[in-house]
Amino acid sequence: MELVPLLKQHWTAAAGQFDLTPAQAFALKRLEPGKPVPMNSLVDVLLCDPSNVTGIVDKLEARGLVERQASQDDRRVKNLVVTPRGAQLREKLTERASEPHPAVLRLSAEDQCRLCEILERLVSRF
Amino acid sequence: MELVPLLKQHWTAAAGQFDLTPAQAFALKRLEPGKPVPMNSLVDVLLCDPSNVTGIVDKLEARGLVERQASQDDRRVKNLVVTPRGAQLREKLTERASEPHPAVLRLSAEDQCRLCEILERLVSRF
DNA sequence: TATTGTTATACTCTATAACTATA
DNA sequence: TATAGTTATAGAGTATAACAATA
Repeated sequence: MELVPLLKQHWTAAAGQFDLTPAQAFALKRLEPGKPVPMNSLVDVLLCDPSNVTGIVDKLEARGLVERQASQDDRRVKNLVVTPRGAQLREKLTERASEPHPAVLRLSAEDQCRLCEILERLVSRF
Repeated sequence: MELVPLLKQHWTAAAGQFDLTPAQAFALKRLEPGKPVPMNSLVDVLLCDPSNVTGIVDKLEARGLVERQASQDDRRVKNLVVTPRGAQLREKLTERASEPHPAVLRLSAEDQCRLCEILERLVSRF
C-alpha cells in the first residue's frame, strides 16, 4: 500500500508523455488491437462505475484512438475497437511502462526476478 | 502496474470505513503520534503538490484528527500533530489496512512470505 | 532571492441517480 | 424486470500560478 503513490506517479508520468491521463492510458493498454470488447468490460479493469467509462472512452475516441461499434449480437452493447493510430500509441505506451522504476533497480537481481514471478501469479488470480 | 486499481480499491474501502478519503487516510497513516512533522513532509509521502496538502490537512483538522502547530525553529513552518482522537482512528485504520487482500491469500504461503520480504526491501529504498 | 504554506482556478476521476434503449 | 450505456451532478484529487510571510 505504501507503494501506491509511487506506482501512480510512475504511471502518470508514462501516460503523460503521450498526453493521456492515467485512466485513459489504463483503458488503452487493456484494449487489444483486433479484439473488440464491450464498454462494459472496462469496468472490471478500471474497477470504476460504468458512467466513468463513458467519459474516458469519449476522450480516447475524440483523439481517434478507439472507436465505438454497435454490437451485432446485442443492440444495447457498444464494442470498443482500437484504431491503427491507437494501436501505435498503445505499443509505445506499453514499451514506456515496461521500464522498471528506479527503486526496483536497487533490489538485487534475485529479488527482481522473484518479485516479477510472484506478481505475475498474483495478477493471474485477480 | 496492473494491480494499481486493485490496491486503490482496497485502500479506498479501508479508508471509507472511517469516513476518510484515500489521501486523507494516507496522510493520517504517515503521521506518527507524538512526532510532529512539517506540512512539507507530506509532499514526499503523497507525492503531490504542496497546495494539495493544505486541503487534505484542512479536512483532517476539521474533524479534530490532527492539529497545526507553529514551529519554534522556523516561523514559516507549521508542524502537524496527531490528536488523541486521530491516534485512535489511525490505529484502527492501520489494523484494517493490514488485512491481506483476498488475491494475496490465493498465493502459496511461500510466495506470500517472499513477496512480503521483497516489498519491505523495496519500500525501504523508496 | 529562496522557501513554506495558502488561495484561486481548472481539469480529471469518481460515485450516485435518473434516463433511454434494448433484452 | 434487468442490463448496457448515457447524462447530469457533486465531491475529491491534482497541478499551475500568484501571493504573504519568513528565511
